[in-house]
Amino acid sequence: MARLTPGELEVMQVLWKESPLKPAEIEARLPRPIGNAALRSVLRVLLNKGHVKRAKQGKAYFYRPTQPAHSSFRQMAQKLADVFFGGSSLDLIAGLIKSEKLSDEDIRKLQDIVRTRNDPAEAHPPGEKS
Amino acid sequence: MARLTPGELEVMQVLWKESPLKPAEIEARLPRPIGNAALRSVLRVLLNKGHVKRAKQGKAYFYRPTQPAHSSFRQMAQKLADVFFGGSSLDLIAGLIKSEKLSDEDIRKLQDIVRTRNDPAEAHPPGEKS
DNA sequence: AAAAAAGTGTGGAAAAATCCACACTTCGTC
DNA sequence: GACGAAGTGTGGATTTTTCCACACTTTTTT
Repeated sequence: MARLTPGELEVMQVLWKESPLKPAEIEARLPRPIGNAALRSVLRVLLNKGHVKRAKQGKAYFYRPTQPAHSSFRQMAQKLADVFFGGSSLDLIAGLIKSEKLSDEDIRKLQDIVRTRNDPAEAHPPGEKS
Repeated sequence: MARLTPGELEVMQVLWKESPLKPAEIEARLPRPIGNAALRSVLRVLLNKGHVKRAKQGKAYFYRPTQPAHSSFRQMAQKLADVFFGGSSLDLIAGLIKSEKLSDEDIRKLQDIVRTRNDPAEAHPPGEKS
């Protein structure tokens, strides 16, 4: 499944948040102005590339992603790891922790996430805020 | 400074690892075949966009990035956070920790990284393996 | 100094991405 | 059934990306 161009990604971002949607609805949710016809051209390409599918309901087609956001996320994260960290996901995560601005609260949350990484069922202490 | 296309990114990836390099050297380090003239066209664009600069030495131009890898990395990471996590770097990191395959050893390393996040001078216990 | 080797400059072809105009179709409603 | 509103299909125009051919320049070698 071919790579997403910037314009295609904008549309997928909308559909991953909410779908199915018809063209006019997608257009209304895009953060920048684009014509209805231009948007439908992007959708046509996304359809050809297999990134979305559509179903007619009434007189309009409703579009939805064929793959969940998660799947594209992993693919793009892998690309980032490839380019900047020789493909190592661990180094990517480490690089982010070191370079992104994180509050003390964020650090605490991260510690918790890492700690429970291999035991998702781990219960949080009762009475905790988050 | 304009966005990097996929082809441009391939070249930048080489230059971030090692620079300055002349076109033939870059070409030799690219993972896929590309003609010398094609590569130089990409370099021309990168030059116009301001992503690389060059200096003549002997009869060849040597190219180097104008910005360190780190700066592009942060930009691309931010984009990823925008698309999939509403712009939250913390959620991006959390998402990676949850979705990437990490060994127990990796988890230990991560714990260490997070723990020393706000105190990079923190000394590791002597005699430690890593 | 001539030839060969190594590089460069540049115009533009080919394909992909982005955008739009315009004709046609479908649905509701008077 | 005729009309208007909402939607679709589609053929490009335009720009960007990717790639290459070819002529020219610079350096090295004989």
